[in-house]
Amino acid sequence: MRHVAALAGVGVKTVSRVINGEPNVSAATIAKVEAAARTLDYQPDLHAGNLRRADGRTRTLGLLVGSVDNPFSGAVHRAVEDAALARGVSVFASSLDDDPDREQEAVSAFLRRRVDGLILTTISESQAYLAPELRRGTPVVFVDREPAGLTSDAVVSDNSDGAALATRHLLEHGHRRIAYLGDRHDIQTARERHRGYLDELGRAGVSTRGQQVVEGLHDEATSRAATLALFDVPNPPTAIFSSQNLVTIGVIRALRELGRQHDTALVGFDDVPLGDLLEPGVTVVAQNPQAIGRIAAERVFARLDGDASVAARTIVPTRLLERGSGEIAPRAEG
Amino acid sequence: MRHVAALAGVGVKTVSRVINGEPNVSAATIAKVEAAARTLDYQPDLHAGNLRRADGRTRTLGLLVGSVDNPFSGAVHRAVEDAALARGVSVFASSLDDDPDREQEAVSAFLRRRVDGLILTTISESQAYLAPELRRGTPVVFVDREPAGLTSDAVVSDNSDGAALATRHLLEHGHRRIAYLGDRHDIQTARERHRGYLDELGRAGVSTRGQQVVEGLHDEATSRAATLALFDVPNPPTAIFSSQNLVTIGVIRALRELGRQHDTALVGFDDVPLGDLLEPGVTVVAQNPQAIGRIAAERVFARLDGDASVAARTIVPTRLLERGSGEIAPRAEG
DNA sequence: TGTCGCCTTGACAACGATGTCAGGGATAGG
DNA sequence: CCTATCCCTGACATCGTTGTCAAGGCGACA
Repeated sequence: MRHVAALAGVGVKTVSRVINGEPNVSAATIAKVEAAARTLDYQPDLHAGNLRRADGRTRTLGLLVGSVDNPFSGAVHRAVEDAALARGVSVFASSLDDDPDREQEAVSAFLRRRVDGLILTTISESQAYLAPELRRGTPVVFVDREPAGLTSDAVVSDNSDGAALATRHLLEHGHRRIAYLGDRHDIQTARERHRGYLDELGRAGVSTRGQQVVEGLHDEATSRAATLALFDVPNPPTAIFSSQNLVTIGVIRALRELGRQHDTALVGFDDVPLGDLLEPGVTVVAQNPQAIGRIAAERVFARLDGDASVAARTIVPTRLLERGSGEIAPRAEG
Repeated sequence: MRHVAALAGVGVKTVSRVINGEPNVSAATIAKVEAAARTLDYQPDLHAGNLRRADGRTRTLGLLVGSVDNPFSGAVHRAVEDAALARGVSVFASSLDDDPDREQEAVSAFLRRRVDGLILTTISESQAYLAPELRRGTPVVFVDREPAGLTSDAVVSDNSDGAALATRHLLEHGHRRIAYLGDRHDIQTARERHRGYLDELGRAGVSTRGQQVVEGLHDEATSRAATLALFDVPNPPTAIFSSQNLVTIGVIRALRELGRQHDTALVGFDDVPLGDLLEPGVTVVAQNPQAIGRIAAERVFARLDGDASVAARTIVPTRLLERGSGEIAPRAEG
């Protein structure tokens, strides 16, 4: 800026005025400054300005997701970005791989960079460590998973309800041996989905005792192996409820290998790419990551604009997409 | 930091020393400062430090991709993030939707935030506008697409070669009417793939005149419509080469609708999620987005570490994945 | 015991910008 | 012609941090 001022033959403050479009600068001066700025390819330093600026906003947002190459996370990210773009806000994204240590580090990295707000998919047991930051006025919105040890806005799917919906769908198609394949138990949504599954069995008066329940699955490989193991017992399940997209994919692979994709029902939680093009099509309880991301970003901006209402939990509905795999009838018993 | 200093009863510079782990601070002082910092939940302001720090690094990277919710972009993003994490660098990501105006805006937003380096999937006709920034010493690495009007590092797939590989594969399976479905002609990789396709037909002595070539496809919907139209002529193609992942998905949908997925060969450029689980499996020329992202990030960091060698183009090999759709024989002619 | 040198510490300027404020020129009104 | 007002402009302090430098305290060594 000093250089631009020198080249234009004006003071730095005048350059600042022109750059920021402040009033009361003569047309001739504006022209001189703009010419100088163009000549020097000047880009103002937003961070330096921020140091002094009244509102102290960096026009920056921090987003924490499972992994930026997971389709669910990607959709959330894109929705957040679109909302941010309209306000000239840039987005930092970080992948957690559901590792609590990475969460702490990433949040800390964001705070040191003075992001205006945080949108988080948490994995740590408690987010109480964010309380001071929240008090300081940084909006924090949780997506996909609800916070623990802290009260703040959250935008989530109805996990237990969605899981119950999936389970009911299988029950209605006559299944009584419905295996549950789930993610790690330290993930809140996984627990919720597990609960929804158990509750629905209970409501239907179906014993939860005889059901095969496998938790702790986190990727395609472990899920595939677990599915293969399901069929190593005398009375294998006639239906499977898989509680996460990567788990669902592992199940599909295993069923193909066993040649059982047409005689074992499957409903997944969270949509699977091209799920409608597989044979059979994959019946899923689909979430709405676009809406989740958009609403979360809107919450953050509303808070920044002064909305001081109490923290709210927004539930984004899930939807059952019947595509074939969930409508397979139970095998006739031997 | 003033507050921490006051609470600890020391000077600000001493706090700075403790925070940055500089030597020559007594153990007692370190303890006092750390206690005060913990009490106040102090997070140093990285940007303020940067203003004064000698190296002027923000430990920040800007990444421009087609869209953060495209699987190819997501994989690149994740690889860049992993490389950055190891160096304490945070990543800004922006989606372009292949819109040149958004490119300019996003780059400008990154530069105003003083990113240490840029990793770009460009869409603008010329990137000459980056020359001053490059001279200023900001490393710029192009991924997926090569720069025009500017010389800088690039990490790309061999597009024409991959397209030729796909075309040759179809020729070897006996096809002579091979339709080309491609992306917008203003995208450099699309032009390259188109060229590879034509060149290979030429090498095989197959006339390019009678082939159906459709360009300007950019999403599933337009691709699906274009595919349906291919079959509205007397002698429809017996094989299709689709030059991009979304285009490939549109083709698959259309072929299903027509019931021709088992009698029309298909090879796609760029992998499709779950492509191996479809029936038939989707034969593709797969790129390696993980390697592209990783190598690009390594180039940026090497430049930041002082590597001043001439700009290099790194070509990441493509790989033909035979899964069924590309190995379908031509229909017997009437 | 005096001097030297090391360790520890803080005062101060500076990074690149903006908020505040005051000064100077032009214009209008008395 | 003088003065009040408005417009335009730049000097200066400041944001939160780090680089520089000098000073004070203490132990070691002659």
